[in-house]
Amino acid sequence: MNTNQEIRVAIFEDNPIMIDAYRSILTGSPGFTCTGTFTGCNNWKHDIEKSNPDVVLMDIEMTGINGIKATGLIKKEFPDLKILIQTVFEDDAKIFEALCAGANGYILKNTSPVKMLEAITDVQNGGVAFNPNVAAKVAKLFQQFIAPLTTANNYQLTEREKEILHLLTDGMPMPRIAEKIFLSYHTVRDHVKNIYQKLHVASATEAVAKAFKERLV
Amino acid sequence: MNTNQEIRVAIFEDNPIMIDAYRSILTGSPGFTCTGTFTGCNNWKHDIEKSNPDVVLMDIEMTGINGIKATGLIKKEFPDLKILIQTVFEDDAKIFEALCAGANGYILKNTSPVKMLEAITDVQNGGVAFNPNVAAKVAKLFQQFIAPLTTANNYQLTEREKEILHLLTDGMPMPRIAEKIFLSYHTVRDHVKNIYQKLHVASATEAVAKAFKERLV
DNA sequence: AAATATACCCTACAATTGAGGGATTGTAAA
DNA sequence: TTTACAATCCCTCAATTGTAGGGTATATTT
Repeated sequence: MNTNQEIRVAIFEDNPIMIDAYRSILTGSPGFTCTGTFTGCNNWKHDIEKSNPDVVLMDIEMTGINGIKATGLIKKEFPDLKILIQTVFEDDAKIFEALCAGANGYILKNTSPVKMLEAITDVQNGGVAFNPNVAAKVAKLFQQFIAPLTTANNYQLTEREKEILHLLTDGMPMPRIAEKIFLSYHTVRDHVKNIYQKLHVASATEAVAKAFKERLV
Repeated sequence: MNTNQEIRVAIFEDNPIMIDAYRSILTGSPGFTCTGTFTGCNNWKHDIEKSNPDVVLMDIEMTGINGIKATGLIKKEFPDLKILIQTVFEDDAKIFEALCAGANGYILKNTSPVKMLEAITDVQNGGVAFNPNVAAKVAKLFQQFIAPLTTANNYQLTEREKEILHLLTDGMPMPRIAEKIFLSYHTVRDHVKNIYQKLHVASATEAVAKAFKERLV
């Protein structure tokens, strides 16, 4: 990031009309500079080093390296550079991938210029910018992935049983478990037997599988 | 949701000064109505039925039922009601819990009135509202929790090995696997041996555990 | 007082698994 | 063409696991 107060923005976008539009918005707004426009990501490293932006406006739908893949690559090389995905795509998969790639924001192409400049400022200040409906999808994804992970089914395992099941899920064989928790090997096996009964399984692998699938661990 | 164009907002907040501030903002802004203010969530069901809001402004730090727990309860009873968490807390855990509880937004108390009304409008329209720095935390949580789950480590398992690993993760013992995929018992064991080598593990439970932890299945 | 749940320990046997060894075939890369 | 590898099959031996019984001790509930 450079020191003066202008936010330096580079644009990766393969549609010349959009590039012109973005550049007009940026150059017409005090506090923003367009430091470069590029129609593809094949020379991303060179382009970024040359134009030295604070924020990159990244299109997804480009020939060659697509914007999401480029985001991942750029973030690996320039972790502090802010990347704002700007796209017409609004599907979960794209948003998901963009987030995983480390994007600092995801805004749609129908976003107003004012909102776009706001988003650029936000990401420049360390925030993350989502359109409200993109944010809704992020929240949905979050709930989809995380919520089921936290609704632990209850098989009424005792503390000991949970402890031993946990060690089993680490792949520890029963003799080792016995040593570790200072119990007789036989006792550990008793507990394992009880675990199998309560989980309705018949082997350690099954128990471990069930434990993971139903988030007991 | 009601049919006229006014957005009906109910406030749950235990600080009377904040209540007044919020109510002033709402009543002073065309398009918004404050339908009720409540200092706690103990009668949330009654309060919501009585005030019939489209959007609830929900404080977290309240005596009795806290705002996040209340959000979960309310969402279960009134799934379409939008809940906008408004709080001074900005820590990951709170944001995490709020998202899991089904909140439609999470904005900080230092948010400007304009932004607050914008957020209310956004959630009313089906969006989700985050402050940029909250969004940053959401993205971080996302990357922390989800990205590792999807970056399937590649241990260069062959198709056969993947197939057998998958059956192992179902808890199937090797003799059954052999029957199922019409292979000799010995062959299955050979494949399992190779899987152990590639995964750097020494038992079926370990392999299954690793498979789940690293999303190989 | 009896029943229940939990935790603990042990024996014995059969099945399964882990770790060696070795072999053949076909296919793809060097 | 040789090499490498995936995939298949086979064997042995020791360790681990699954199953079925036998117990004791303690705390809680009925």
